[in-house]
Amino acid sequence: MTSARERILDAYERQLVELGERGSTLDAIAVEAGVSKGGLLYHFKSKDDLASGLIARLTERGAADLAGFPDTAEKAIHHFIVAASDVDDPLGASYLATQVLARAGRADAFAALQDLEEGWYRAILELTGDPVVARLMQLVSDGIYYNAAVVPEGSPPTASGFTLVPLGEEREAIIARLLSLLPPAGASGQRGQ
Amino acid sequence: MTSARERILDAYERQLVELGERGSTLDAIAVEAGVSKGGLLYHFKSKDDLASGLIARLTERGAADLAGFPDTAEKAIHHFIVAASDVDDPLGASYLATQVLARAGRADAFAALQDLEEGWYRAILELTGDPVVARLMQLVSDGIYYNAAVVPEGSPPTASGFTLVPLGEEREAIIARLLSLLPPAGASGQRGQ
DNA sequence: GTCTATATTTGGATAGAC
DNA sequence: GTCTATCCAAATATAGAC
Repeated sequence: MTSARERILDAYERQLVELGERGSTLDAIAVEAGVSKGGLLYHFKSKDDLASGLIARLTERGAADLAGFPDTAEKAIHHFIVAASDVDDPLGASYLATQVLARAGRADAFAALQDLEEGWYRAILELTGDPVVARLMQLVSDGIYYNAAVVPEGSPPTASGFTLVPLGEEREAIIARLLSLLPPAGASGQRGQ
Repeated sequence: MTSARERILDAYERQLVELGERGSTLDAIAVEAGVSKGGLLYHFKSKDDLASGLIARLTERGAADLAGFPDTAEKAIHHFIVAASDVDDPLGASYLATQVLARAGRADAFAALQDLEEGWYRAILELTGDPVVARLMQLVSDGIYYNAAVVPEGSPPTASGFTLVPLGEEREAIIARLLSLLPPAGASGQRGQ
């Protein structure tokens, strides 16, 4: 069994995304983590402290992701877009949960997100040499994250088949189109602008 | 002075975006709207009812936007991206506030957003004839909205000059690049894929 | 390190005067 | 149509036993 501390953070993370900041009560978190409220408050003195722990973990995970970032534009874009649409990996989970905290008004959550975004932006910029492409990449990935964050678990498409989160083949088509924006050295496309 | 009902909705909208769902208390809303808590609860029987009113207003404003949607791909994309980055217009404000409600777990808020997204997606698809471009457009605009929603008021760029929301010239460059993805009939670009 | 109380605070909602 | 006063529930936090 993983440490109680980690289990508490995991439970909080999950509840932030699924229930929002409002729904993530100390009681519910404690139950899901398999400890009592008192036990929880031994590891984190207050709810504020709990949030700080979550944000710190995002920062660690983000640094690890950036440290292992791909070294070509093609691979980077692929990694970037795929990672954005994979809510299951730990970094994605931390990212989404921190988004919720940021929107609830926590300044340090916002700062952590901004730092991460900047790191990714700079990494893509360095690889592509094109600030507009880098910004587009950032916005598309934010768009995917946003959709993932808003869509409730297992949400069905609308009656007419529309779905918010792009999956499978559509995702690959999007990546291909983004790659087509790259300068000549790129694998598959012409250029625009 | 506008009607108390509208003032209450405006105040609630603003507080949702700036303080989050948690921070938007009936007390604070009443104060900002210039009524008492009792007065507020005369217009909306419960907080739930207040949220419903907000969502209904988004749906009205969204329908109006779609009704006046541009009739060419170029104009549509421009309108779409510019509108997404203008948080001051009433539709944008309603959209952002409803996002907060959706993330707090309100199913009807999510449904209203999804309907709107679908309407926009279909409008762009019809004008461009390209589902990948339409999806990219949707994601970029979501990305912009997301950034606008997370960024606190008057937030400064990082020390190194990075800023989350693309403004001014950068926004125009992004629009131009997106337009370059359009098929031959488009104004300025070649195509990819 | 984890538990069971219990205290404190806050926010949503009601009742009834004006 | 708006206000004040009050009630009630929920959530955070504390105290202290085990």
